[in-house]
Amino acid sequence: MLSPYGLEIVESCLTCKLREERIFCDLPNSALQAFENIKYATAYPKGAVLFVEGQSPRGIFVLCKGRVKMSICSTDGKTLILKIAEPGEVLGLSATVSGKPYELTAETIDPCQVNFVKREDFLRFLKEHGDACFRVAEQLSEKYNNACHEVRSLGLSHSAAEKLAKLLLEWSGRNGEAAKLEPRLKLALTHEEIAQMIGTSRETVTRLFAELKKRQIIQSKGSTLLIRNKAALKLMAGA
Amino acid sequence: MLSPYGLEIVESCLTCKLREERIFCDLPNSALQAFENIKYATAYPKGAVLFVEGQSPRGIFVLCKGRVKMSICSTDGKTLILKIAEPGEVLGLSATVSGKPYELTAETIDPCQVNFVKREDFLRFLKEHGDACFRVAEQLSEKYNNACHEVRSLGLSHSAAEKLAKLLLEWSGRNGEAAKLEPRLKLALTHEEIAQMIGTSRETVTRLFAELKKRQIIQSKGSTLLIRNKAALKLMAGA
DNA sequence: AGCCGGGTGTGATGCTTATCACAGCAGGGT
DNA sequence: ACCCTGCTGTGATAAGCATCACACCCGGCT
Repeated sequence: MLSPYGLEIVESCLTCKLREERIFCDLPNSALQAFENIKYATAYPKGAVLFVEGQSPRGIFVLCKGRVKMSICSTDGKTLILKIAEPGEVLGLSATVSGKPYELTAETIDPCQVNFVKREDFLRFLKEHGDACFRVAEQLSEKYNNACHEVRSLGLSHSAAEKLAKLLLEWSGRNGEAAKLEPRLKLALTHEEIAQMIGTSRETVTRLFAELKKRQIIQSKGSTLLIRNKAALKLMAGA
Repeated sequence: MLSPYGLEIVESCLTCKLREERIFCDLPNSALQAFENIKYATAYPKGAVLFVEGQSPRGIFVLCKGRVKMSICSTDGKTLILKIAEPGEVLGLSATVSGKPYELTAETIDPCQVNFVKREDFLRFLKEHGDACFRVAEQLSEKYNNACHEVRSLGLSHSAAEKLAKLLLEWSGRNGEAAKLEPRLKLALTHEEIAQMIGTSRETVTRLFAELKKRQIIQSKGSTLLIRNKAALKLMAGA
C-alpha cells in the first residue's frame, strides 16, 4: 500500500518486521492485538506538526518511519531543539500519561509514518496490559535520561565549542558504523538548526566549523562530514 | 520510635498518614502490602549521599521526610543543581527502571527518612502490580516535565537575571501560601547553591540580589525574602 | 576576648559570544 | 539566463559574565 507522501505504509503492527528492535513495540501478542485495535496508522509530509508545546495532550504518536524534530520555543521566537526522534520512539508520552500539556513541539523533518492513539484509549490500554505499562516506564526513563544529558550539556559547558564538540561526538557515536578512528557522518541539519541544538547563534556555529576545518579536526565534502582528529574533539568536549 | 538523627520514623507505609497526598505512595492495599515487604526503612543525617551520578542502579529511594539535593557535576568540579526533591518523590527511579547508571547525584540537605527498595525486588514488584507500574509512569512523567523546564530555563534565557527571576517566581509560587501580591519565602540556600541552580557564578548571584534590592523589587530580613514587586520580576523573567 | 571559617559584598579585567550588517553562493523555478 | 530564497562566510561592536582578588561580617569555638 502506498500513502500520500510516497511512504510504503506498514499497515499492521502484528506483521511489522521492525518490531523486535524497538523498545516499545515489541509487546506480547495479546497486548499487541489490543494496541492494533486502538491505533490509527497515519502518514505526514515533511514539515508537519504533530503537536505543539502547551497543547493539552490528545494522545501518543508512535513513530514508525522518518525523523521528528522535538523542540521548545521561547516567547521571543528563540528555538531550542532537544532531540531528533528516530523510528521506534513514542512521542507525547509523558504529557499523555500525566495529563499535563505537551512540553515539546514535534515537527516532522522527513515524510513520516505514525501510529496515533487517543489518550483515553491509551490509558485504558495501559491499565489492562501491565507489560505495556512497563514498556512505557522504560521509554519515559529513556526520555528522562536524554533530557538530563541535555541539561548537562547546556548547564555545565563553558563554551559553544565544547557543546559543538560534544554534539559531533554523539552523532559519530550514534552512526557508529565502524570507522572508529575517522568516523564520517551525514550532516542533515543546517547551521541554524545545529545552533538551536546547542543553544547558540548561527554565526557562532559557522565560525566554529571554519575553525575546526582550519585546525584539520574535521573535513567536509558536500553534506558528509569526516572527523579526522577524534582525540582533539574529545579534548574540546571537556577532558 | 526514634531514629539516630532525631527523626520520628514512620515504620509502616500501611499506617502512614501522609500517604494519600503522595502520587506514588497512594497504592491499593494489595500493592502496598507487597511494597511493605520489600522496602527497607532507613534514615540519613544531613549531608548524606544516597547515590552518585554514574553508579549502576542499586534501587529506588522513596523520600518520606526531609529534602534531597539532586545535582549533576562536571569533570572540572562545576555543579548544577537540578532540583530539591520533596517528600513523596521517588529518587533513582529512571535509572532503576532502565538499568542505566544514575544520571544524578542525590544528597540530603535535611535529616531524611527514606524507604529503599532493591532493584530486583522493585522490578519484580512492578511486574506483579500493574497499578504501581502506572504510578511509576506518572512519576517519571513528572520528572521528565521537570527536566524540560530546566532545559528551557538554561537554554532559552538570555541572561542570568532572567533565570534568577524565574527561580524566585517558581519558589514563591511553590510556597503558594496566599500572599499573592507580596509573597514571602524562606531562603534556605546559599548564594553559591542558587548559582548552581541557575548555572551561573556565585558573584553574579550576589550582584543580582543587590540590584534587586536597590530597585525595591525584593527585600530581605534574615533568611526571609519578601517579593515587593512581582510584576517587575515577571518582566525580568521574560515577558 | 580572640580567632576561625563559611558566607557575603565589590572592583578590575578580559574572554566569549550575541547581534547587526553585508557579501558570496548555491539550487530551483520560470 | 534570470531572479529568488535560503544557506553560508566574515568583520565590527558591545554586552554579559566568569574569574581573580580582596574586604567584610557574623556565629561558633576555645
